[in-house]
Order: sequence, then C-alpha cells, then structure tokens
Amino acid sequence: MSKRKYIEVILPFRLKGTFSYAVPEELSEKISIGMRVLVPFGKAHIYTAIVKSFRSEAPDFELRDILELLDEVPMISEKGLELWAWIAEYYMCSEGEVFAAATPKALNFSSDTILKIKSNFNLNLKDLKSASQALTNNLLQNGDQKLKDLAKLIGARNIASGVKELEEKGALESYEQIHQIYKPRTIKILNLNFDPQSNLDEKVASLKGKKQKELLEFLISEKLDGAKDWVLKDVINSGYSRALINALIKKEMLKLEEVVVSRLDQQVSSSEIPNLSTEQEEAFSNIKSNFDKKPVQLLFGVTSSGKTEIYAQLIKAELEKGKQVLYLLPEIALAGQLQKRLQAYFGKDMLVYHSRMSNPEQFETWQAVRDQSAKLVLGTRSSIFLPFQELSLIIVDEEHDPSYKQSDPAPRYSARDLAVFFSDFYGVKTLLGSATPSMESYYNALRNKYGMNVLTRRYGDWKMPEFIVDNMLEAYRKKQVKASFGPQLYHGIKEALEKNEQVILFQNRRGFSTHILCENCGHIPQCPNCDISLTYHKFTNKLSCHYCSHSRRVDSQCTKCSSPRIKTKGIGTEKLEEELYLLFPEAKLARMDLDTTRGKKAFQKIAEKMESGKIDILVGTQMLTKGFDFSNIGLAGVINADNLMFFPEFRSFERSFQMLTQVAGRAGRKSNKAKVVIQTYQPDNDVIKAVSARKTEAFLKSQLHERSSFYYPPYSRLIEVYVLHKVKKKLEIAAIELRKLSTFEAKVRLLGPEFEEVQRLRSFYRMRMILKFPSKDHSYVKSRLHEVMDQFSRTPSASGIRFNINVDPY
DNA sequence: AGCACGCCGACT
DNA sequence: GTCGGCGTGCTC
Repeated sequence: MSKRKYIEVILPFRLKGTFSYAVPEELSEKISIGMRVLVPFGKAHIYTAIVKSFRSEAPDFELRDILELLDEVPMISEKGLELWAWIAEYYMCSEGEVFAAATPKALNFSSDTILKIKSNFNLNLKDLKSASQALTNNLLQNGDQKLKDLAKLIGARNIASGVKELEEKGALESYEQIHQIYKPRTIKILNLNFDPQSNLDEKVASLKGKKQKELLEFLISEKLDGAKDWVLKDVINSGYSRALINALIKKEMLKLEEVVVSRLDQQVSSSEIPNLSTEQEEAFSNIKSNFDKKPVQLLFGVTSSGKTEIYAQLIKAELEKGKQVLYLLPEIALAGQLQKRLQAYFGKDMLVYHSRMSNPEQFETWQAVRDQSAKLVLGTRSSIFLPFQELSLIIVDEEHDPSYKQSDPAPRYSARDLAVFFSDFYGVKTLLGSATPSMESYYNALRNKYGMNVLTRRYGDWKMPEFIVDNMLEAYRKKQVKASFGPQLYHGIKEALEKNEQVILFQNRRGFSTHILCENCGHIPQCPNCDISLTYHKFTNKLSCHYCSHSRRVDSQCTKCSSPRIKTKGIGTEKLEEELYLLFPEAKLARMDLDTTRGKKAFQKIAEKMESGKIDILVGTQMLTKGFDFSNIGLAGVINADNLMFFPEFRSFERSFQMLTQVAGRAGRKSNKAKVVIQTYQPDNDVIKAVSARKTEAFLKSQLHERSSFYYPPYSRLIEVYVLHKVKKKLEIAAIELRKLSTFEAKVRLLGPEFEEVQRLRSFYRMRMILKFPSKDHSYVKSRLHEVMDQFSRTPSASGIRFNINVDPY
C-alpha cells in the first residue's frame, strides 16, 4: 500500500513561497516533480499549479487534496525549476510570477465560478432583496453566467449579498468551470467508402438523384487521377451542398472523418543559404573557433554587413548535429523579411514564437519545441522559456535593444542576460549580435569575458551613406525652415523624389501634436490618471494619453475659460505627414507608428507597399529603426535628434546613438549616394558627431569613460525601487521613512527616492530609489533590501504603499 | 489572483 | 442609522 503523499506547489501569482496539498492515493504513484496539478485555492477557484517538491509529513493544519493530475510526464524538468527559482531570486519576484510568464496560457489555466438558478426554483421575486432580484432576473433571462461577469454588471457587493440570500433559500447553485482547455484544431476529411476500381457502374447506377450521381462520378474520376481524399470544405465550396454529401454518407458511399491538424505555420524550405563573402566566411569560422574558447561571443558588425547569412550558417551547423537553436529578436512584427529568409532556408524545422500569437498556437509551438519537431525557433523575449531539449546555440540579434527587458509585470527579466546566463547554466553557446552593441556587452568583450568578432564592411560593397547635420538654430536664423524641415532635409527630400528614391523620416513622437494649448488662458489638457499632457490625434479627433489608455474627444473650446482659441503644439508623426502633404503634394505618403500598425497585418502591409514602391515618403517612430530593410531608400531623415538625446537617464546618449545609427543604416543599401540628414540644435554634440563620423567604437569608449566616472553600469549594478501611492502626501512621507531605514554598507550608493519625470501614472504617484553597487555584492544588496522593506512594512507610513522592483534596469 | 473582512464617509 | 467605498490580510 502506498503512503499518502504531500506536495509543495507553485501557484502562478505574486505569492511568497509554496503551498502544501495532499495527494489522493490513486494519484500518488503517478505524481512527480514538475507536473501540473489542479488545486482548489482560496474560496472556490481552481488553479493550475506546479509540483515543486514533496514533503514528508503533513503540517499541523488540515491540507486540501489536489483535484487532478494534469500531466503524465513533467511539464518542466528539475533543472527548469531550478532556473525559475534562480530567476525569482535574481529579479526579486515570486516563483509564481516566473511560472506565469514562462508558460503559455493554455498550460496554465484557472476556473470561473458559474451561477445557476436551480430548476425547481419557485420563489416569489418580491420577497427578495433588490440585489437578489437583479441577479435572479439576469440568470433567468440569460441562463448560467460567470460570477465575475455578473459582478461587473451588478456590482461586487450586490452579487455577494444576492448569492448569499439565494443560496440560503435554496434557489441558486454555483459550480466551477475550467476555461481555456486546449482543443486541437480538426478538419473534416471526405473519402470514398469503397474501392473506386470495383463495380463502379453498379454503385453509380444505384443512385437516383442527378446531383448525387454527378458528385460521385466527379469524386471517382478525381480518385482515379490520384486524389487521396478531400477536405470537406473544399468540396462544399466547389458547389456540392452539405445536404447532398450527407445523403451519400447515409448511403455509405462516402465517409467523413475528423483529422487533427496543426495550427502552426510550417513552411517548406525553398532555398539554400547563399555563399558567404570572404569577410563573412572569415567571421563565420572565427566565431566557430572562438566558441571553443568562450561560450559567449559578440558579433559587432555594421548595419547591412550580412550578419543574417552568418547566423544561418551557424544555425545550420547546429541543426546538422541534431541540436536546437533559439534565435531571439526584439519584436516579431518587425521581422518580416528575416522570417521569410530563415523560413526559406530552414523550412519546417523552424517555428516562430511570440506573445501576440493565440493561446493554442503558443501551446502547439511549446509542444513542438519539447518533442523536438521544431529545431529552430525565431522568437521574442518570452521564447527564452521554451522547453528546449537539445539547445546548443542562442542568437540574440540586435542585442542592444531595450525590448529584451520586460519592464512592466514581474518578472522584470532580460532575455539577453538570461541567454548569457544560459551559457553557463545549460552549457549553450550564446551569440550577441549588433551594429551598435550595448555598453554592457561591449565592456564585457573588451575585458575578455565575451569573445569579440567584428565585421566592418557592408555586404556586397554597398556604400555607406553621406551624413549631413543640419544646424536648425542657424537655419531658423536665416529663415530657411519650411514647417519642420531645414534646408538640407527639404532639398534632400526633393532630390530623392526627383530621382525616384524613397525617403524615410524619423520622428520619435506619434500623434498630431504633443499637446494642445489654449492661447487665451494657457490651459493644457492633462490626463486624469497621469501627470502628463494629452496628445492630440487629428485623424481620430481625440486627445489620448500615451502612458495609460485614457482617451477622449477634443473640446471645441477651452474647458477652463471657454475660449475657442485652441492651438496645437509640438510635432508628432501625424502633423509631419500633413506638412509633407502641403510641401510635396505629389508624393505618396505613409505613416508608421503604433496608431497605424495596431492591426495584425498592418505592419506587413506597409512593408509590402514600401517594397513595391507604392510609398515615396514614410514617416514613423522607433519602428522605422528596427529591421526595416529596403533597397531603394535614398534618404533617411531625423526630424529632431535633440529630443532623443536629452532625457534624464544615464543611458540617453547610448540610446540615441543606437537609434540614430540604426536610422542611418536604413539608407543607401543599393544606391550609392544615399543621404542621412540629422536635424539638431546641437551640431557639436558628441553623439551627433560620433554617428555622422561612424566612430562607433570611439563613442563606446568615451561613454565607458563617462560611465566609469559617474559609477554607472557596466561599472556598477543598479536596482530600482519604485514606491507607489495614490496620495501624493502619503507617498512623500513614506519616501522619507524608507530613506531613513535604507542603511546599507558604504559600497552601496543610494539615489532618491525622488519623484519620476511623470509624477503620476495610472493614478499612482511614483517615486524611485536607485541602488548602485559593485556587481559582486548583488546578493548582499538584495537580502538587505528585503530586510529594509520588511522593516518599512511594519511602520505606519507603509499603509497603501506598493513596491515595484526592477533589477538591472535598461 | 480573488475574496472576506473591517474600517470610514454619504445617503435612504 | 445603513450602504458602499477601499485598504489589509489570507489563501495550503
């Protein structure tokens, strides 16, 4: 007889520690660490949890039983659980939050409470409280409902009292319904139910219906021509009704079966990886041999130096050894061309993974990675958690990109840093690639922690573009500015249009104007939830907040003084588009920013239009700078480089350098006289100079010097502690208290807590405290920080305070 | 996460 | 005096 088992499980929330459950005897033989279980938690709900460990004894309180064992094979290995624990510890969050982030939703579902009026219901509505009446009416009218939907409709409090009364009177029952159960996609397949070679005529002749005869003859002839079977839908679409087909099925002449099909977009490989150029070949073999010395390699190659083909060759080499490869990139929407190329090379071995895929798609990809039918995954940061069995290489393309860091919900992890960690943890090779490496990676390469590989020439000898810096201050003084365009940019655009070349213009603000202003009283409409002015969007005629989702109609007159004298201020992409329309009425314009690329295929459509030359001038935000490769761009323009460079963050120069270099990289791929025009009020700024002189390494080195003197990463580590409260005054008091308690050893430097640039965000006031410390003291600082927060939580000022912690912010 | 409890202000 | 708001603490 098997002994009763007790387990510790991880629940997918922000909860410290694990929870214990008892395992019913019939499951105790089958259960093991890493399997998923369904457990009741809290009042009624059911959640998916992961078995983390067994416990030998029951605690001194009654344990609840697990409800179900969901896996026959562990969903995650013990090594994987070890990784989750490491991430939770390192990024200061719960293992549950890691669990939630690391698994597709389809693997990690919960239940809803459904309310149902009992069939023997015979109460007099008038005898009930009003809340119960509302509840009963709704349930009688609409049938069984989810508790949470009703709560939204009637109000949480009403629901609670209504449910209570009705349950007491025996008129209501509730049950838990588990949602998001994964269902494989199926299609219906039609086939002949007899051998088409034998007694054909007899079969057909036995049919009376003319249409039936026609269909059967048609199918038989197709079969004899080699058709295997038919998708039911196709047969219906070709003009034979379902009723007709059903009739033949009933006569047992046709048969219908349901077949499970994949939802995944697996392509057939269609081309070979092109031969590498001499320089590429050299880089390729260098990287390969460098990997024998160091598991992390940096590939530092100018834009369009042909990194993709090098990656492809490296991937091919791993796949031939039966290994798996993960190719990380910042955003999948921007990877159209890359995806097509890799799919052409690797075909069905390759899958794509990102968080915007549907739940079942994510799940099927997860499965394919686990059973190794997917060898190569092209994915965004969350794919770092896929269950690879034979992973041997991770490529982190555009490794400097901030999208690799998850900043909003915990775990605030960096997929790039985890990829580096994996080199040690899983013994994989990690290749970091960029034309503008992050300071951290460059520094690590300089001090030989990573290997360094450099590509200095553009592939196929494409020329570097000509850089022009337009001093806007001077241009204004000489009255040479038309709308947002200085003389260089204006003439550049004109020239490019005349030569039939395309133009891309980069402006880091979407919307029409940054804000609107009443010229009478000076009032600027603000977001009610955030400390920020609302952005005017002309196309939708709305004012919207770019920090929260608030949006409202534009007032025709000032809300303060009722004056109609309202002016738009500051330039967004929308305004730019309008200015271009007035200046270059002949040109075909398009805009690419969050507003125009919301839809699933919007980005692809713009890219296709660009490719086929249906766009002359493309205006856009950040998106333009990422992986947008076209062959006919004669001019890349930056409307205002200054608002990139001057924001109060130690990384602002690094970021603006990266952005400007990437914009510039979009220009002049085939045409040899491509131009890059950067408009600025500070032409002598180091960033501008370094970008236009293409002195990337010199820039990185000078920045390293700066970082070193101000003790910023990579010379120190940072932890940001965000302190939040709805009431400004209470936050200020708490901040003083927190600062008082924050005593650390001298090697830790403290900044703040100070108000953020945007003081209030989504109706919370926010202050930030920064801890700067030597890398080796990471664990000391974290354990001390835990103590400080513990201590703080016991003070009166802690009431209503929320903390968000961001380790290694970037 | 989601729920119950308990404390405050504004109304039948 | 009660309803409803939200902050706090707990869930194996």
